Amino acid sequence: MKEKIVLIDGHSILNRAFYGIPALTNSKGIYTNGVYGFLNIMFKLIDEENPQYLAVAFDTSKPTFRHEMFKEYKGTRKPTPKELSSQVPLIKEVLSAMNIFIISKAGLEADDLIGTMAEYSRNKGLDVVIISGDRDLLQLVKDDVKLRIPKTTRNGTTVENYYPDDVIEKYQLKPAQIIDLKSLMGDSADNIPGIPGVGEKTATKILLEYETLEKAYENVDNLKPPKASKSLKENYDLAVLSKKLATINTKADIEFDIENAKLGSMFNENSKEKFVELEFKNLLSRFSFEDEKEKIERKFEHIVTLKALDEFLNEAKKAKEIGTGMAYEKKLYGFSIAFDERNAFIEVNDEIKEDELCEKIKELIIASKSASFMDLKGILKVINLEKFENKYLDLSIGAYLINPIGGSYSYEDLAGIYLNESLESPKELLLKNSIEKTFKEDKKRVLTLTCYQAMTALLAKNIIFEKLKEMEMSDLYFNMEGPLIFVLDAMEKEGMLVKREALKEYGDSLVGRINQLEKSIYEKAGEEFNINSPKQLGVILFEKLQMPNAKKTKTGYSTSADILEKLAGEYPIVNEILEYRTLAKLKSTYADGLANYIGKDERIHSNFNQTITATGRISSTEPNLQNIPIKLELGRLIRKVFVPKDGFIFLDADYSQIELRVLAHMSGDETLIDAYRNSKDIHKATAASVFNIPIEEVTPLQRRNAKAVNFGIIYGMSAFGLGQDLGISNKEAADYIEKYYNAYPKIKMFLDGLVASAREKGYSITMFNRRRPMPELKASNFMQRSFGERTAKNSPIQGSAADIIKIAMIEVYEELKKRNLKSKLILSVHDELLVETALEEVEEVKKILTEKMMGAAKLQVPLEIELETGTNWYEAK
DNA sequence: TGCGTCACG
DNA sequence: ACGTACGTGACGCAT
Repeated sequence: MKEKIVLIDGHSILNRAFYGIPALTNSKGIYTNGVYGFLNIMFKLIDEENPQYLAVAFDTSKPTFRHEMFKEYKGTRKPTPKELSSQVPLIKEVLSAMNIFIISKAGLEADDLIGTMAEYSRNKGLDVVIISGDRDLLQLVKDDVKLRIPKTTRNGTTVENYYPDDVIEKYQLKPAQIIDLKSLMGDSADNIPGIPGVGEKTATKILLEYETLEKAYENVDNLKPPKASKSLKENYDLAVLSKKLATINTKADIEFDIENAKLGSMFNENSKEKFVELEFKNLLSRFSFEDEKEKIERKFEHIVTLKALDEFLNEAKKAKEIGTGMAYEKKLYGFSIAFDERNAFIEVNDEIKEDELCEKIKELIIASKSASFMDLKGILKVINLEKFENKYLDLSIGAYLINPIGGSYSYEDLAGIYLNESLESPKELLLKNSIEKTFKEDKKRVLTLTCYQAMTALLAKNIIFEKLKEMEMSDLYFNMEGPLIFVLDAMEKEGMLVKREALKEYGDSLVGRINQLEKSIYEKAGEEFNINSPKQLGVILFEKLQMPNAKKTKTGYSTSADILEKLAGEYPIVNEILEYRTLAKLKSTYADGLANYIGKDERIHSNFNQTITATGRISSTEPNLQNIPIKLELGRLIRKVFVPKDGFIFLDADYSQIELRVLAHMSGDETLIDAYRNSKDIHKATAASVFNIPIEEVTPLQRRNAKAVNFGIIYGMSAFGLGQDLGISNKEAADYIEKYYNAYPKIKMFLDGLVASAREKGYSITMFNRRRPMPELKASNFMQRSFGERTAKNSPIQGSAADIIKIAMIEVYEELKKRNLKSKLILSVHDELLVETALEEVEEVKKILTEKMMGAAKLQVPLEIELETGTNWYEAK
């Protein structure tokens, strides 16, 4: 069996990877997509080729011989974005850590290095495989030298393979003739000028007849077509130079000892560290965890009897700390508990009944000195812990605080990031089946899943909470997010009473009008089509009906409301479409959508997610109760079906302009602070300052514009965005903004300071130290960077407001509980709290809401709320 | 599964 | 010159 060497064209593969994979950064904002893609390609090919030797060649940053000679052609290359160039040293570091041989030499291009190494290796009797995206290298192909060109697409990597026959098949030419081909046709990417007027077709034809460039010149008068003949004659010097440039040097002066390229221990502590640092979770599985993992898994215990359970729990209670996992899906299948060296799955069965098990686990948790969870709120669904304790460590939330834009915080992600362990995900373990099915068919898989949770919870806890401490977010966890888990759990359990029949009637009431509109739209369009399909609708409006000002999206015409509204005056059909859209939305998302979530208790139990948003807000899903219509009357009517139970009433408390107040506080702007302290109409006051007129003279239009500006400030406004919103020109909008900043110079300073600070630190920060990493600020792409600047301004404001309402929620919840009131907090909508209030407790709860919400934070301006009561949610808002 | 659209703060 | 307000989730369509 012949030995084999793989030679990789470093820059070329990094380039392909970079452009083939969407932008990707680690949590520190370091760009990693090129490196990631490079490694994927490399691993794939190593797996396929199984070489004994491997070398990666890089161009030097200094200009090389060939480039130097043809500076003037360099203009045809796009400058390398710094997102890519920053990854060159990175990939070198990673390769070094993997003990992979890297070669580069001043004055030589990677081509020349590869050519020389290839020649050297085949002379030594090795098979050679070259990996590059550059077709220049085709000239090196021989029976024992294969060129492989990887292509990264969204469906993975495919590779084109070239032996001499393949080259002939594709180019009709032998590999060595590729040099002549390039000499004739040139290659702008490689700065080879070629012969003017000669392209691939002509060049191929010439070479098929005369074999080489030299022979072509011997017969230059006979060349066809005459145009090519003429051009060759006129450009002899260029041809010679081109050939020189196109020829890869296979005898370059390098010291290459093949033993240096011998593949060694790619997967070692050093490289593991690099992979962890770059957060290449998937690639970590390349490290030979298999043995280690099996060892761990063999130690997973499976408890099925009460006797074994009691023995185990007795030991667990002596432990310093425990980690927990749970298999729950509509019902409980079991818990896993990890401590010291033990990790057991306790199965719910005929002997170990659910209630009894929960009771015992609860005792254990209460008795423990430290208990960590992947998802404490989930555990609370089966185990009723009294209240938050500092020893309850929720790792998902901890990891979310460390990096709120990390996406997912499940055990396999955290084990990958914090433990360098590659664990199979639930999807993989359950083979995409339900827990119920897997539990029946292959119980071991459920055991493994749950024990992995417990293991990760136990082992990652110190790392995550040490890190939180370092980042000064311990208080945020222990005083805010931790206690909030119990508040959200309670809200989810309480749910919200919905009048099922009334909701159905509401939905039915829409149907008649929807059908009527549908019919009329078809009539006016002259055909039936799917109004819900933006694609079909676009064609009807902008092609068939020839409406003006068509704006395109990626997939077709834009038919969004703001576009249609501009056409509504002239085309009656557009108004009908807009109304149809409104009604269709109400029907599908709200009337029908919500009905699916009404439980047997006639209540809707939404999920409140604590680890989703980049800014610290809570999100609501299945269903989303934070986007129930209110702006339009017809939609708002839905709120009448949300009602308090018998003997109760809704109390709804709304922070008044909390974000602008936060801005006033954080910026310290006296004018704004003063306006709030004196309870001024803030938009009027803004208008007065901006237009430099007395407050009494502010017109409604001026107020409206000032209000939009105030919103804009919070969003990191651009002139364009404001203009769009107000329907005024870019210039007018820019003028408003300038006037605003002149009136409130401190706010401008403050916002600019936020951007500067975020750029320097790499993250933004709220009043309560909540972070948001901001890798976009370092992007070279204008769009991305501008987005970064806007979020740098918005996140501290939106995030601080979110912090404040979270505090208010905790305080309100705890006060209601402390006083043993029947009234319950059931919903929070960003700046609003809804309490289902017992009739006899109304005054008391009003007081609590007022006091706790206003007192949630001490700002330089008062925090004011608007409090309403109602026998349904419509009335209470 | 991604996109367009639209509901909310 | 870039193409634009910040943060979410659900639905229907088209691939």
